[in-house]
Amino acid sequence: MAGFRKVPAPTLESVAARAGVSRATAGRILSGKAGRGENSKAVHEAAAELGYVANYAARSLMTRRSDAVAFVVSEPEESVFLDPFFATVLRGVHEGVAARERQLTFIIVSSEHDRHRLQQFIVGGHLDGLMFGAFHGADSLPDAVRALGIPVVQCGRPHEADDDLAFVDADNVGGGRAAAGYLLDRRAFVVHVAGPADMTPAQDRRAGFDLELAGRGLTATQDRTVHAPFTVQGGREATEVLLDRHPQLDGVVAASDAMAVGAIQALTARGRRVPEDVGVVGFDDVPLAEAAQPPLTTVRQPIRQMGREVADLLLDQIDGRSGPRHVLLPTTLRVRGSA
Amino acid sequence: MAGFRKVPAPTLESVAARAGVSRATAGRILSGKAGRGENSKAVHEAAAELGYVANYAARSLMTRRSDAVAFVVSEPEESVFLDPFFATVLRGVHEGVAARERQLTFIIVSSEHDRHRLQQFIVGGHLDGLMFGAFHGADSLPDAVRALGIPVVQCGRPHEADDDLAFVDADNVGGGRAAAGYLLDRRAFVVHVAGPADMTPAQDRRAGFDLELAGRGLTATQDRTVHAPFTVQGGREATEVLLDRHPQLDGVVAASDAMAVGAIQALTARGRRVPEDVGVVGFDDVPLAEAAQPPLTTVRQPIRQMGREVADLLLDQIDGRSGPRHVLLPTTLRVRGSA
DNA sequence: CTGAAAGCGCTTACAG
DNA sequence: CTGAAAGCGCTTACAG
Repeated sequence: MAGFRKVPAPTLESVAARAGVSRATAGRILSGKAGRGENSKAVHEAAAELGYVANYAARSLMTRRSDAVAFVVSEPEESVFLDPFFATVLRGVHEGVAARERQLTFIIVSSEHDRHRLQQFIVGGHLDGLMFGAFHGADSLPDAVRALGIPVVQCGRPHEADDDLAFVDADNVGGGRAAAGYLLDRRAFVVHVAGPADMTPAQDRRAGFDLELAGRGLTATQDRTVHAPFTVQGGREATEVLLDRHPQLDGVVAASDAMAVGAIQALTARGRRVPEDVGVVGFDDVPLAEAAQPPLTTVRQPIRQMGREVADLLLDQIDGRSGPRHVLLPTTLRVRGSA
Repeated sequence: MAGFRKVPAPTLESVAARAGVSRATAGRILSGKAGRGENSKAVHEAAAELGYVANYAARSLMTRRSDAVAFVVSEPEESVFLDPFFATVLRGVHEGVAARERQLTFIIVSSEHDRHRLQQFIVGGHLDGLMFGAFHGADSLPDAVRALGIPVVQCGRPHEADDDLAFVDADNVGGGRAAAGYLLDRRAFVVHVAGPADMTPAQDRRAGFDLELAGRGLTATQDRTVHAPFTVQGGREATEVLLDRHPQLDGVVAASDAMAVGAIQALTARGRRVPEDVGVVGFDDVPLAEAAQPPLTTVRQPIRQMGREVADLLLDQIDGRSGPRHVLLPTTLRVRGSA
């Protein structure tokens, strides 16, 4: 093989020489800091002819900017890429970052070593800001990063209330209420298949469910809720528990679409028809919801837009624009066949 | 809000001062270019106490390295993140890149403007190498990038034979043969639901199918193949065409698992049972294959490992190690319930 | 092994 | 608006 060598890129020096001006002048004109000088045209032409692009390392050394931001996930590597929620968030994030001409880097932190490397990476000046997309438990990483003095936005409400930590989330409480309300208007005994108790979206959806029941005078309903992982299997097993506990149930609010599919499996296995005997409402409105049999009535959260907002919030901070620190996007009930 | 300011990072200068040596010496010791000097310990301690990390922009300016590589997809943005194939490739790529301490950047090129920006980005020195993950049609982008003098690896066989362009692929020809052979051993009339004619994996799988038929003395079998998109719908529609054309068919080699699911839908709709009346073999072995009803007999390609190999091949080029330029990973038949 | 010095390519006060 | 000059933080021949 021939071996490779980077083609030497043209420098500001060479552009200046070709245009017959100083390096400083060429630099100012190309960065738009010199309005309408005599030399403007000559410099632009020289740059175009040479295919000049500023060397980013040199620029970064002066400006202390990298023009790169990272999306960090601290889930175990396995799940991230195949999770349709993250996949869609990422789409929005990419869109928002690209629209403002920054570079998106992708980082997975799954070990102590990874955490350490990320810190090194930041101290080294690689990143202007970070977005975090983890939901499990309380994570100290966002705070640790903020202590380094760089902007951070969290995707999803953080565990501890912290007015300084910017975040974007869907209105999970409202969504939980809407789902519960829809079923309570139509069914006699409604239960909740909740997500993991240590994840804020699960907590908020459950809070919405509880709120709606309480609003209708239903109290002491804790035994109507069972927590489980956000998966088909989790939904199936939680529903089995609830069926044993409340054989009369005829409405299920599931905390995710996958869980709703599991709930339908469990119900069907016990001879209950959906939606004839039991109404089931999902949450998220991922592709699975439409593909399910029957198609899922579900609470839609605008996942892609959440990604965009995360990117925008971060970039606003980096650029020193003031704006909201917390964004809560509305959720909406989509009625299909399952309830 | 308080506004933010980057915490000034410690410099080599400050480490040197604290250790009582020159900047040059400190730099050499920290980069391992000075073996066992008197000062070694003092410098390491000073660096640890200060939390020193080399400023990457300054380093990059000298070394002409960015220590970052990019995975580039030129599909329209929509499909990439949700495609389980790319999701899994990306997992492997991330793993391989992280293992060698580089940074992975993710780039989507969906317009002329995006292409231009990518070129700028490269000329600006942001990237040490690129991986391409597009399959549709002949794409000039990898060549354009290589012309800039930086290493490139393609994920999947490129359209034009080009010994200089490194690539990683699964043995699609072998997989196509295996699928056809398996069915031909058991069935009387086997057809092929092929992928898009302009995509190399589809071409190679079909070539394997044709080869196997020819090897058994079956000629003039072009009318046993119909091309369609790599989707459930594509598989369904192609199968309908084949059923009209060859009502006697009793074996289907599908070019993807999604297509196999579509084939099963079409067959079932026409009253054929799978696998009793017709055997169906998929390709890829994505999660869908196991979840399908019946579970798919399919040709497995080691997708994640492909990602790893792509990363390794690229990093080997960047590091100047010589090695294979083309890697073909074996495919294996997984027998489940559909054939 | 060590230090003084040059230089990577850019941006930015400082004078004019 | 323009130019000469300093400086960002590092690496790396060059002498010793």
